[in-house]
Amino acid sequence: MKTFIRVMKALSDPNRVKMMKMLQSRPLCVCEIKEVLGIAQSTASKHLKILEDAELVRSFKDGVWVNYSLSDGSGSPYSASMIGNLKHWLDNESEIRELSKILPGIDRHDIVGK
Amino acid sequence: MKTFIRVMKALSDPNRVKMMKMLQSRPLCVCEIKEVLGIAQSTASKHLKILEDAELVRSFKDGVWVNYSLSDGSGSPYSASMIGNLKHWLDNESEIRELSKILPGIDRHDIVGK
DNA sequence: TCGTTATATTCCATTTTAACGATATATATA
DNA sequence: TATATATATCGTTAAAATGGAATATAACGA
Repeated sequence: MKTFIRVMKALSDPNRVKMMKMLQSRPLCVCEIKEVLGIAQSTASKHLKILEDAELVRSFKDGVWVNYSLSDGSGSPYSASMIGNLKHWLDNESEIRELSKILPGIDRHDIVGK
Repeated sequence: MKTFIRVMKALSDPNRVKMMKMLQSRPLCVCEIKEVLGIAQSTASKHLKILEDAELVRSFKDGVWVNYSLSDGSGSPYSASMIGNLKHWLDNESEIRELSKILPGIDRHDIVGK
């Protein structure tokens, strides 16, 4: 039950759902994500931790950067199912389309530090 | 997006998830639900409203009673999908098994009013 | 019509969540 | 070693969610 609730809670926030949709395009670092969503770095980091705890996302370090990507779903049937569903859900939402428009122009090397 | 978030939020609370599982057995009135879960009537009523707003549940009046049952899923693809998944999810959880044990012995006519 | 019962709504207290700035940690580079 | 950068964590604040008691509403029955 706790595992299920954790997944539902993780997907109960618009910013976190947007992160999931962004990660469908490609792995992203925290700074790219906070840039696209226009939120503070600490906020982005915390959201990603919540997604990771729910096994919806995984991370691996690459030097200074931490790359986040969608989990393969092996963590739990709930996360697996939601990751799969989200692949086709919400694509027609304006908020999501907006992300797809911005994301290609984002490069971690071009982000002006705080 | 709002529709999706509403469904996720609705399923982010253990008592609401338990309600969904209980309603898989049969339609129930508020008093039966509050009795099984051991919560206040106002609390049960409020939770059911949240599930109904998310189109996970529907209700119809029968005299003094209001019967709640699972929605047919026509409300949104998100609610439909979650209703379907929950049919087989969580059945092995002790908290859910407990409900299945109590539920058959519950009858709205036998509930001692507050 | 009056009383009883089931449910919804309101009010209040408590807890949880989300956001940001500031700080700590870790890694690359000069 | 010293500096700069990316990320995580901490502290704080405001908003939202949760729970129960009390009250309002609606329908049945005497």
